[in-house]
Amino acid sequence: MATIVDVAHTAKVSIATVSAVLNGNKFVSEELRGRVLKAIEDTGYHPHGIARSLKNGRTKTIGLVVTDVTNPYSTAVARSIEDAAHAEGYTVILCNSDEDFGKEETYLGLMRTRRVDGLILAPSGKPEDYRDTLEELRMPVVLVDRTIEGLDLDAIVVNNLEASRQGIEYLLGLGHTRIGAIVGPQHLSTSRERLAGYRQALAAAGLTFDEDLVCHGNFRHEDAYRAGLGLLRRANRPTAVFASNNLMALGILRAVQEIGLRCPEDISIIAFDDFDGAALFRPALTTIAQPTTEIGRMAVDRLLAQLRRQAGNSPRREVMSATFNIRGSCGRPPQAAAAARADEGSRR
Amino acid sequence: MATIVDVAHTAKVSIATVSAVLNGNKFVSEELRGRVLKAIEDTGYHPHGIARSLKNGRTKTIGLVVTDVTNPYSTAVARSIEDAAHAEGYTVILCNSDEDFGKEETYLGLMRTRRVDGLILAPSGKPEDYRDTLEELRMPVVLVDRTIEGLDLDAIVVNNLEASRQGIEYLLGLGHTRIGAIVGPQHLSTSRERLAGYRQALAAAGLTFDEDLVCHGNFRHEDAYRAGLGLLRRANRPTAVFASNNLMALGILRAVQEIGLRCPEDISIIAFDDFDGAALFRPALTTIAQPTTEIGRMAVDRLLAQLRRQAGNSPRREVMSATFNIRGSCGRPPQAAAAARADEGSRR
DNA sequence: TACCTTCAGCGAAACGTTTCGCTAAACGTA
DNA sequence: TACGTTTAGCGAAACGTTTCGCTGAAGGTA
Repeated sequence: MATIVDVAHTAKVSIATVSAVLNGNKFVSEELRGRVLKAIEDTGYHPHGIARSLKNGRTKTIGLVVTDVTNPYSTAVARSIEDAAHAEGYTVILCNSDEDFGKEETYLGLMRTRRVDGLILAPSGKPEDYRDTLEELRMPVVLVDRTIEGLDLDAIVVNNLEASRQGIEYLLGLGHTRIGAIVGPQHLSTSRERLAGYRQALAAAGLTFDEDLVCHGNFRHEDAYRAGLGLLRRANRPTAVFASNNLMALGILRAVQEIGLRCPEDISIIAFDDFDGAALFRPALTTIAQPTTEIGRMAVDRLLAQLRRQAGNSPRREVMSATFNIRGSCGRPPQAAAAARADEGSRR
Repeated sequence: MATIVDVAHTAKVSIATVSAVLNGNKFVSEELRGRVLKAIEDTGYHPHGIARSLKNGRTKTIGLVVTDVTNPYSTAVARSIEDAAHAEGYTVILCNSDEDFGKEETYLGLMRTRRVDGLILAPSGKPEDYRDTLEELRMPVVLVDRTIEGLDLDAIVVNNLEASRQGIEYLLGLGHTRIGAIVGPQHLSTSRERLAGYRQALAAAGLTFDEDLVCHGNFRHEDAYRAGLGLLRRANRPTAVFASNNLMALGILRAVQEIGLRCPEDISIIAFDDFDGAALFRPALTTIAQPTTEIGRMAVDRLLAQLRRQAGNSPRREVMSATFNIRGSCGRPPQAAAAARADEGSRR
């Protein structure tokens, strides 16, 4: 491989001059610039990013640790991050923690070794896991999707509590009083907030919170499927279910179909996180959609702000708004629907 | 940041000795090893991967260029590649070409600058685009999903022709004779092969190929949706549609729902590429599934083989087998179904 | 003419590693 | 004792850049 030395040699100039031409940060006469450009062409020289990084002390790389690239929410955010980063000249290294803090830690170590300039992280551990882990990395960090209690870091999240409260209120408005919830691990801010929204909505409606209606899972398809089976096979099953993320929604849906319930006639379903096929289910799934593109863009923005050590740079929590997509998967609860029909019949 | 020099200094040994301890490739006495380990602890030293890469001439990084991380097929493969690569000590840099060759080229250049050790690529350009592009990179390359005609490179693909032929044969067996196809850009091997499978199946059944039944799209949701609308609003519309990938399947499905056709009663649908929700559609989508995990693993295997310059290393095309998932989205064509019902009625 | 200023271009150090080849101590053998 | 052999540990070069500070020519001014 041709190096800058070869270029300098064939152009009969110094290495410093070639560097000046390459970086365009110093005045070089037209004549020499021409010779250098030609020499670059002739030698087939391509800059050595590694050597450059070593000298400059920055890699123009950002590390992205998500919990699962297979989850459409994660990919959508990752996609947006990659685009935004690339537009600013940064490359992205992508890793999956699989909701496993051990794995996450390994990857964080890797990021340090690779000397990424900054990190965008969807943390999967408990707050105490991060006591000094992140401090010790000594690099700009932006959290995404989830915050870590007690750590003052930039974080891009969504208004989980309000959004899920709104969803539950919608179900309550339809007449549901027994609403099941499939929620994620409670050490994650996201899971806690979504459950809190559920509780607030119930409380506001004067309903008592029934622990039995809440199933705890791991944000995965399989867990929610099993939880759903358990929940829906009960004698006194709920008339609606709130799924705390997209994968869990799929699990619940599978349980519904397997048991042979009709949606929304027998059971209403509402899910946090939208995804590409959600509108195409029969009935189309009612969802709470996160603004994934904006989340990704904002995460990169905040990270770059840290990298540039800009003013007004104290860590802050950026709360984006989720959108509520009412589609077809929620209806009135069976008794209420029957009553309404009877009512309508009597009026005729 | 502490460097190896600081470690050497506090351990009162030479830099070379610290390096020897770190890499474990030379004998170091227990005493010195102990002192070095302690010094590493005390100084909080973490190896500098960039400096290491510069010296070693390899980055332990592989570049992955896919067409769209948002496509579940791509993510599944990417996921598998990342896992396999990580298990071998490699890190993955992920980029999206968006089916845009210009963008792809930019990313390939970036990969060269970053000095990735090897490349896994889902090419989006025409064969002639790659005449010397890939040669010039002078690094191990493995193609994935698509091959490039005329270039002798490792490639991991699926038996597209046979798989789609099998799908079409299935539809023919159900009695369909007017089968629509939504296919991708014909400069891609994948698209061509899938269309060829369609044609072969028709030919074998003695049906003439009708160009009007084939819509050309861009492997994207939107294109297929519009194409689907056009196809299904015709007076003499097909009784079945073959979608050439998962995103196109979603597009077609949307068109079907919008027009208000029932599936499978009015229209049968079969799609290349499986995805997480496919079984949960109502009716569940019949699909041709690619072994994404194996594809990813194999891609990394072949790349590592090239990196190790192993024997038996001539480039080869690895053809994996797709699986046919018969679910509920295909039925008999409307007339045939009516005839069958009549037939059954007369026999009673 | 003599001196000062400007500035294009260059030489060399530095970034943090790995590794080659050397030194000198320790040991075995005659 | 004298010599050769082994080997733990070290010094220094090298990887390919960027950049600081220097040189010397050119131009301006008195």
